Amino acid sequence: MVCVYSARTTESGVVSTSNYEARKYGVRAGIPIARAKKLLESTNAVFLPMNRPLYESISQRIMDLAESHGDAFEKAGIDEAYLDVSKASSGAYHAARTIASNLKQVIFSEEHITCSVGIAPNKLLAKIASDCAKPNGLTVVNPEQIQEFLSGPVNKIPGIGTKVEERLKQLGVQSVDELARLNPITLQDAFGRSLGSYLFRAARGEDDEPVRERVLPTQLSRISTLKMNTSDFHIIRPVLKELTQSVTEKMKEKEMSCKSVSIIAILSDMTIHTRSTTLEPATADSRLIHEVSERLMQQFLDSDPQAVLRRVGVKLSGLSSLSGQTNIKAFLSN
DNA sequence: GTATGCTTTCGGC
DNA sequence: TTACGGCCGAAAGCATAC
Repeated sequence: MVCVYSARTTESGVVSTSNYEARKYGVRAGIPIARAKKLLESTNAVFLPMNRPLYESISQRIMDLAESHGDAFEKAGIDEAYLDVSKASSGAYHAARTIASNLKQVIFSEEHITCSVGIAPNKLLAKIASDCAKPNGLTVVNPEQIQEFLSGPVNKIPGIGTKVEERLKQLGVQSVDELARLNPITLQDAFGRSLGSYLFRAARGEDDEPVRERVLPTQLSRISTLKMNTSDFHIIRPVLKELTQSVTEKMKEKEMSCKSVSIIAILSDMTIHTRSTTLEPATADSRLIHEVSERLMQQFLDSDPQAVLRRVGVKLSGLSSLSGQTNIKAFLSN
């Protein structure tokens, strides 16, 4: 198990990921470490602390390998990415399979890591395909196989988690085939316009999201768990200061500025509260960002004297590139 | 009505 | 029976301008 330990007690935290052996015992990402220890008490399971910088560097090397095997490339998480091989394969699925097979081999020989790949006409189906044979799988979905491939429980569709699954069950829908029989109006009434139309299309394997390069982040945040729950600003302040400094440094490394500063307060009952403010113009000024984050936190504590904080965070959003801004200004002044 | 921008919440990994 | 991180992107919900 790889665990994220919090500052609270030696055992406080959650499981970040677990191997397939541990998963047989019900130990999966997100469960409390204490619960995982109970589930695994009869075994000699090993609990390791997370080493994010290490994983980031390995991830980056693997992403570079993937990117070199196709055209448009989109990183979708530390261990997930989309690669458009339409051109590289000339649209032939057997050629795409060969590309994927080669990529898997290169990744294994360079990094000793296996991965699962899904090849399909769009991102939605490729994601489902990569999920359906893990670990170390390679699944190809041809356009003719779509409906057959999609049959099964609704939760194989990304975006259908426990909440949506439960609401669909209320509508008498448990399989993708049943979902595909609902009309778009019913779905939009039940789930809203965006999710409703997504579900309607997803049940048919339809998706036209482009594979798009994400060059720069849209937000940066830092969060940490307090040693003890508190509503005392004098205790929260230095923690917030540290987080704000760290996230601002990261933003400066990226040569970016931010338009919004938010504070995040997770209370003792685990409810999440945020407060934010917009800065005009966008800034990379550490002093200003510190002042704003402190003021937001102070205002939040004043507005809810009952609030007892468990975790504290800060987020910078509305990020833009400093050089980009200069270029836009230069462009506008011409 | 539509576009746009802001704050807050949600959910994936 | 409970237990509980640190990120990220995007949607929801609301306000304003035209």
